[in-house]
Formats: sequence, structure tokens, C-alpha cells
Amino acid sequence: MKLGRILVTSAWPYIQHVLHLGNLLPILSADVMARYYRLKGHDVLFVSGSDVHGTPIEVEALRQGISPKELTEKNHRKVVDLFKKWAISFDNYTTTESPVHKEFVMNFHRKVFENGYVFTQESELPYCPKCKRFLPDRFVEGECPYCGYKGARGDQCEQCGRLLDPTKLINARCSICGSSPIFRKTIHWYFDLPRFADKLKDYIINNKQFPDNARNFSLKLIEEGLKPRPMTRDSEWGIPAPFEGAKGKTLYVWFENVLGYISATIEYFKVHGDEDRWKKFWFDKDSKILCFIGKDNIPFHTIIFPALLLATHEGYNLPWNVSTNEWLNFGGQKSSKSRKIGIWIDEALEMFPADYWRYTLMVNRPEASDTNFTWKIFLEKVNSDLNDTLGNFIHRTLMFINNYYDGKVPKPGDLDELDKRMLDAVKKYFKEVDEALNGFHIQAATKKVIDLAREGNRYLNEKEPWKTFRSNPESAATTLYVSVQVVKALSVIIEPFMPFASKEIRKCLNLPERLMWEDAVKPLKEGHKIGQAKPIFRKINLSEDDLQEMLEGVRLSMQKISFEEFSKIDMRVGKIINAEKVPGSKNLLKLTIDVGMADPKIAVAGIAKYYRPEDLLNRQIVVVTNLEPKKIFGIESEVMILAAQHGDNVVFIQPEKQIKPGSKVS
RNA sequence: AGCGGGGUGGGGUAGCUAGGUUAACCCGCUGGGCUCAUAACCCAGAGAUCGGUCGUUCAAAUCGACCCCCCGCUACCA
Repeated sequence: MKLGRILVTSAWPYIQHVLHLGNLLPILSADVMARYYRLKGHDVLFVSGSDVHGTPIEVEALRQGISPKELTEKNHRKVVDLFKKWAISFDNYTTTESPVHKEFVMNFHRKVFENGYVFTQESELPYCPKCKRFLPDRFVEGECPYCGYKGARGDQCEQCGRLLDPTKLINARCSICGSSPIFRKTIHWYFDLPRFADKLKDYIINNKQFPDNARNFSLKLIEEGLKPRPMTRDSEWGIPAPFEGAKGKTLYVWFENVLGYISATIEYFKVHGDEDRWKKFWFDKDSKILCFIGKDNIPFHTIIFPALLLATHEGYNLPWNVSTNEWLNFGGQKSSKSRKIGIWIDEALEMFPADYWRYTLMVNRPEASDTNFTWKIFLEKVNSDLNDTLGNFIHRTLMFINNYYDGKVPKPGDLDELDKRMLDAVKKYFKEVDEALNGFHIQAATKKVIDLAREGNRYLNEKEPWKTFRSNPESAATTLYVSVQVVKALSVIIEPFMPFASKEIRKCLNLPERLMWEDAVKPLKEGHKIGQAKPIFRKINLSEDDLQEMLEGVRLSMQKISFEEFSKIDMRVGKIINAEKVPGSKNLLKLTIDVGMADPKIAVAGIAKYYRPEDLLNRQIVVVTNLEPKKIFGIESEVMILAAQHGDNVVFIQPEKQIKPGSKVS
């Protein structure tokens, strides 16, 4: 591909919650490609933003007792901060609440209206009198008329899979408040989608780089016949529908969030000067629009968005490619916040560096079909690929130069067959990664990076410079000269995937932070002084169970409680004044504890396996005094002692010095 | 129910649109080598007749038909 202008976009995450790793896939894929294109020297702009409107967000805000604006601003800030930590190289990450976006969207739809692609139609839709709102189909629940399942939703019964509509449900109720919805007449504005069927078909057929999943699915939809789509909603949280008589209606999110690709471009150049330059991206025919999405977004990007652009008659560029990923499952199941399945992008970074995740996600990127995330795979990728193969190759090369050549790239002698083969391999892999990325085969490209390191390891083993250093110094010098060229190439070609590691390696090589793609194959000169070698990756010496436990720990520690909530827990120092086994139980001790009150308190604690009663007498410990009492083995336990547990080991918490029983712990 | 995608050695994937050498790669396993390096690296080997059946063809994992299984979508859910 010759140098050009490319707008890279990723689907706008709906920020009802923080995203999980699956949600991150399109964003991460877009980042890899944006970084790659920048390295190649293209004129790149990478934009996205938070999708903040719509009913699910209103409902979530209601649940949390805050306004949709507060909820989405809170989540947006959180997500912006996280994307930074994930090294997502957005040029502009904005939101659908941005004034630029709102204004652009309203003007855009006025245009579409003026061009005659919008009409109104009245319909009867479910309305909850108590919540005073119209309900999207999925927010109506009731009994399935076919299988009798009680929790069926107005769009579909999850039990029998049949498509429903809210009028069919028996005993329908509002899933927000539980009262019975009524059906109320309302008017909505519709987009006349069928009029674009032929143009869309041509567009999709002629865009050869569309992946199969997006193309086939879209063509099928067109063949089956497009239907007009309602553009408006009876909802307050959204962008006002800019049509006459549409007071109180907002635009359906899918008719505004995709336009964010344009408004975010406009906003970027507004902020950075050069206000008209956004038009280069959206109207110049040599500019490319490249969208990354998950497979659920296909029709919105291959049909609705292009149709909207066509409806303006203004000659917008349509998406050049819509690179679509399949799903990432967790242990075979879909991510689910409520069922605690999956890993969230904030938790992940509390566990391991971003590059570990970036690599694992890209090398396992679901392209042909859904893939599965398991700890086993994660361990394999990090330990075997990153640490043993890539990290170790770099380290052994740099250590050798540090230790044997005073940290200077040695002067090579004549190249033998193996040397030439190695240098050719660098060029070969460099080219293959290039080709793979150009074809959006990110998974394959990621694998090839490790393959190059593997080639490097093989080369070192065959050349054995640790032997030839004495027997044939010229050969050893050549070997290390060649090896360090491989390291340099790696430092460049891993950058799109692992920007942090790339930077680390550059530092070890004493190279500038910024290099271009082509620099990968430009040799380091002899005599170049490199820096100190240090391991780039660390092995994870944990079992799958350990990792799961770690995740759960991280998850707990991230569930922040307010100081007020914490203050409700009354913890005090107690002194054990009596301890005896609970008759009939294996692991229970009955402890009598002085907590500084008139009467001592009783605690029933499961520590008999770890402590003998006589060892506990007069020991000071920490107890929670205001937990609700609980009967255990017929004994009322009034307080709880604090203990730490790791696997099969349990120890209680003891003050570091003696202190008066009843002293408050905080 | 319809549609889309998938079913490849023990695990994970590629190949399959343009059918043709010993079905590729990673992990794991077995045996060996090396010691520069993060107990890492390298070599060799065992292991799949490519979901099933039928068909097209000189030749099929790759094309066609039917069947079974998994995932997703079916647009007023983002």
C-alpha cells in the first residue's frame, strides 16, 4: 500500500459498565493497526469515544441512584484513564455527549430529512405508567406463550429461543419496576433504508477487503429485504431528534453513535487547529476509513452507516473496511458481569502488565471463529512465547555483548551460510508481518514476531559463540553482530503489539524511542554502545488455580467501599481468657474473649486444626464486635476473630505490642 | 425456525475463496544436545486418514448434497 491517509476507528464502547477483555478486542485491534500505519509513515488519525445514550444506561443510572450524565461521566473518566494504561493510542477519544457531536448529528439528520429519506409512522408500543417511560422490548418481561418460561423477555424467550414481541407475553411486566405496562400510541420518525439496497449491495460486493463474516452477513440481509428503521425513541437521555414536531423524542443511538466517527474527526481538528482538515479524511477519495468492530455490530457498519452517509448526497467516503472480530469467551462461556464470568480491563492491569494481555489477546484474536480465554492459554503465551522465546533470546544476545564485547556491537567478519540465512530471515519475517497486517491478519502477524525470535534462538545454538569466542573470535563476533540485528528488528516490529516492551528493548539497545517501520532492517553499526541488558518479561510461576484466586482477590480489593461503610465495622483488640474445643466438632474452638466490656464475649472460630486451646490463653487478637450474632454448633458466636489464610495455612492477627483490651482498631 | 460462522493429532490454532509433494505451527509428551541466557535454548521422535455419510474428480481437509454438534445473529438491545 502506498502512503496515504487513513482514519482508524474502533466501535464506541457502550459504557454502562467498564469494559471486559472481549469488549477491548476491536479497540486493541484498531490500536495495533493505527500504530503500524503510523510506523509506516501514513497520515493516521485514530478516533473513538464512549457511547453514552440510550435506555440501558438510563436504567443502570436509576439503579445506582444517579443521573445518566453522572454515571456516564464517571465511567468515561475511568475508561479514558484505563485506555491510557493499556497504551491505546487514540488521537481523540470523546463521547456522544460532546457538543461537537451533538451539533454535527443534528445538522446531519436535518440534511437526511431534507433529502426526503425520513417519514413518520404511528405505532403502539409498551409503556410503563409507573416509570413514565416507553419500554424497549427487552425491558418487558413475562411468561413465554410457547414454553411457559416465566422470565421471557419481550424480544426473545431465552428458554425456547423463540422470537417474541411484548404483546405476546403473558402477565407482561416492566423489568425496571415490575408493574404492568400498557400499550400506548406514539409517533416515530423512520429512515427509508430500502431505497439504498442496490447501492449498498454494490458497495459491499466491491469492497474486496471486507472479511467474509461481515460481507456474507450483510449481503444476506439485503437479499432478504431491508426495512425502514425507526430513528427516534421516546426517551430523554439522548440527542434531540431535529425534526419538526419531534419534541421529546431523541435519536436512537445507532443513528448517532456511528456518526461519532465523523464528529470525533471534526473535534480533533478543531482542538488542534486546521479546522477544515477533517474533510480530507471524509471526502478525499484517496483517504481510507477503517473500522474495527465486534460481530454484533456488522449491520450498523455495513448497512445503516453507509446508507446514512449516502443519504446526505454530500459524497462522504464510506468505510473502506470493516474488520470484524468474533467473540472471546471465558472458559467456554460468554462474559457476564452478574455471573462473574470474564475479566475486566481494570482487573487485568492490576494483575499483569498491559503487554502481557495485549499479546495474549492479539495472538488469540478470534478471527475465524470464537476463541476461548483460559488461564492455561494465558500462561502458555506469557511464559513460553514472551518469556522463554522472545525475552530470553533478547537477553542472551545482549548479555553476551555486555559481557564479552564490553557492550559494543562487535565488528563482523565474513558472513557464512548461517549468518546470511539469519539476516535473510529477518527480512523475510519483516515482510511477512507487513503482509499479514495489511491483510488484517493480526493473529498471524503476532505469531510471526515470536517465530523470528525462535529463529534467533536456533541461530545462536547453531553458531555457539560461547565456544567460538575462543576457537574462532571472528566467527563469534559475526554471530553477535547478526544476533543484535535481529534484536533491533524485533524492537520495531513488536511495537504495534507490545509498545511497552518495544520501548524497553530500545532502551537496552540505546536506540531512540521513535523509529520507523523500515528502520527494523537497517543494521546497527559496529561499535554502537548498547545499554545494560535486563529481562523484558517475567515468568508467571503460578498455577491456573492461583491465577483465578488472584483475580478474585483483585476483584474484591477493587470493590471500593466508602469510609462511612468501613467505619461501620467495629474492630477491637480482644484478649482470650478461655479457649476450649467445641464438643463434636473437628475444627471449632469456643473462645471467651475480653473486649473491654463488662462481660466477655464468645467467639466460635474454625481454627482447631491450627491452634491448640492451651496455646491461645491470654493471647491478644483482633475481633469484629458488631457482626450479627450467629449460632454455630448450638453456641451463639457474638464476635468474630480476624485471621489470615493462605491455602491450608491459617494464622490469626495479633497486636504487635500489648495494648488494653477493647482498644479500637481502625 | 431461518441465516451466518465453526467442528483439523492430548490442548490451542492455521490451511480450506484459486482441490495435487510426507496435513503446518505453538503448547504438552518421549529421547538426545548445549550451557551464552530468565531451570531458559536447540535437535530428533511418537501422536490426527482433517465432525459423519454419500457424491464430483486421475486426485478432496479443501468442491457439492444430506445429517449431527458448538457459537453467534435475526435489526424497536448498542
